[in-house]
Amino acid sequence: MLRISKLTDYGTMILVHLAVHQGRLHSASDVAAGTRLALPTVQKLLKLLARSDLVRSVRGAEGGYVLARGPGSISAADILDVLEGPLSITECSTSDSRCELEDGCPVGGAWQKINRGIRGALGEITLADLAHPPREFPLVDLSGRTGRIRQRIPTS
Amino acid sequence: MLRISKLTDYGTMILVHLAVHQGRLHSASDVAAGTRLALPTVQKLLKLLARSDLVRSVRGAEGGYVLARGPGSISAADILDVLEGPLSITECSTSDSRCELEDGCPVGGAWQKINRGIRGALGEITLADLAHPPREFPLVDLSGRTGRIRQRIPTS
DNA sequence: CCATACTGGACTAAGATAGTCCCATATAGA
DNA sequence: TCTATATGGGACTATCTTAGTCCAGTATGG
Ligand code: FES
Ligand code: FES
Repeated sequence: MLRISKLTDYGTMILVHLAVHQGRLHSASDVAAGTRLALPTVQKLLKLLARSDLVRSVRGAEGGYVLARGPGSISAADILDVLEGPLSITECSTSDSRCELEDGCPVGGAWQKINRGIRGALGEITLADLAHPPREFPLVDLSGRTGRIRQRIPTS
Repeated sequence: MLRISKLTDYGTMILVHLAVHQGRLHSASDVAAGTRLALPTVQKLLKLLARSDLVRSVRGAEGGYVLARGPGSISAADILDVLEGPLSITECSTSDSRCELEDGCPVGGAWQKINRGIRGALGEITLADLAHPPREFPLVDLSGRTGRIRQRIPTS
């Protein structure tokens, strides 16, 4: 349940790799070697990531990829948006395929609130956290209303 | 991202229906009519639910389905467990197909913590809440450590 | 008995996912 | 200029999952 795809997991590994070895360009081959992922998969994911504003690319010989922003300003929600698309927790609540049952369905609204809560939570977890997981993740409000951090245990 | 399947959504609608009209048996046809879902789908889902400890069934003429427990003691996590299986947020962290990369992968642990946090959150939301969504869902701790409610705005 | 209703599972069509491969384009350096 | 090294864009396929339907079996009340 609530599964993220393998590709998203791989993509996150790649981002973590870029975060840990910052300051220089990395070719797809480098990243594949560093993460032990298959090269074609890494190429595909880096292309995807480069199209977003998370990763920048330089073409040509001696080219490669870098993080476009600091690991502290890339959230798990950002990553999921890029790699899984702007999907919602329920099929019903996507923009185009709105559920024909939605009127009579009391549940849709609740799922959407839960979804917003989870997204809010993921928005507070940064790539830096993922690269060096803190013992505690921040407290998060599922209401989607006040949606604020209550407490954060210092990283490291 | 983090999508639950249509069937899970439907199943939840069915459970809500049973929760709202408690105290008597409901045949699959009744539920289909009440929820406006297709009969075969409802039959399939009720069979599934009856195999769990969320719904009880009575066979034969005048038979049907009832909630096995009060709506207040059925959580969203319970529902997802039954309808989506005991899956994890990452493919890697399932019991059988453990990721061969896990050793070198710093991300796996973090996803699993996030997963536990989300599950904890869903464990605090009951079927009663879904049937009559409160304006605010409870505060939840994503750490998976202390995993406790901090504050709960009264339902209704 | 028989109509009603659950039980178990088979089955299919459609869609999503994972993974590979190819060709075009850009650039640094010999 | 030529060439090796990169990324960019996308096609393509095999496999798995999902959604939905259907049927033969079993229990039970009247
Ligand atoms: S089934 Fe579509 S909103 Fe619930
Ligand atoms: S890729 Fe399997 S644990 Fe991260």
